[in-house]
Amino acid sequence: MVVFLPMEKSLKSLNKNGIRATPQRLAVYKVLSEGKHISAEFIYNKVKKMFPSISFATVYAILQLFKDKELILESRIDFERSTFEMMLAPHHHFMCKSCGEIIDINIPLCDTLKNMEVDGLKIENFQGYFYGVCKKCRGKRDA
Amino acid sequence: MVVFLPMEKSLKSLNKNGIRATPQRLAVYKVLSEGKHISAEFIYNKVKKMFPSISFATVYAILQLFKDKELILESRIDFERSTFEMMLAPHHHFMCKSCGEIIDINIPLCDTLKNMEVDGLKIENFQGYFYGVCKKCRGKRDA
DNA sequence: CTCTGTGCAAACTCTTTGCACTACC
DNA sequence: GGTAGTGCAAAGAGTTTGCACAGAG
Repeated sequence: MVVFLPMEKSLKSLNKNGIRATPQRLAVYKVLSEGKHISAEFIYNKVKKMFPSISFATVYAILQLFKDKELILESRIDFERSTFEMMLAPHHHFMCKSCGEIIDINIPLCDTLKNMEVDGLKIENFQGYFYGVCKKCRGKRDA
Repeated sequence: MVVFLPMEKSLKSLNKNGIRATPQRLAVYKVLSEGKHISAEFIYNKVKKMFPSISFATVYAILQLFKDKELILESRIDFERSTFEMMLAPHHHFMCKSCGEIIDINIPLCDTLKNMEVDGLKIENFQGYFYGVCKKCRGKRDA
């Protein structure tokens, strides 16, 4: 089945993490691995094209599973909805106040913040949320 | 009216920001100024004791107003709900994965992050969300 | 055959909106 | 009198849950 060939990597990755690879899980994994700051709704719509029967319940169940296995990271820089992305190199997020776009931001300074101990609190995880106006929107405003 | 005397400071603060001081607004302001990481529900319950007729709609309207006037800061370290607090010295938040408590955390390093420019993105605001297990819960776990 | 995963619908939480009533300038 | 603020109920979005069916080991 040609359509499943590109998923071989996904398959291995799921198996490695003790996750039974179902078609839906592979599809969700694929969508996640092809983008960043992915919302549940985006996943749902993408996967629906391959599996019209998929439901939000399943999408959320799979996201929960992936989170538990620490395969993905959930962020909430946009207060309205969560976004998900593969656990990769540590980085942080910038959201444009004007258009809402979320952009990766790399601040080496921030990398020192993980695994720190402050006031007796062991930091296990750190998410930096930066807000401002993106280049595109600044251009529009100036024009 | 004795009950309003302690609010004089609140009153001045609201007026200074061009906000008409209504009893409800003063009450919300007071609740906010007496705590940190306050949820809308907490405010609603507190204010209800003084003004049983207050509604969530009003609480949210007032919070929106205060946000617009940059009197308060909204955070979402707990994905489930927003918390609000007075705009004071810059600081960041730590949430205990175990009990959910939100604690202020002071990381001087973070202060340099505001008003930075990274990749052409002007940072106007920065919120650092730190996750881990608080002292109390670590104690329980070790016991 | 059993257990896990999926899909549907309904429920739930937090937040917002529409509209009428009230109160201040 | 007109505008701004409040309160109620209903709506709305995102997410979760309960339960029955399907499908894999």
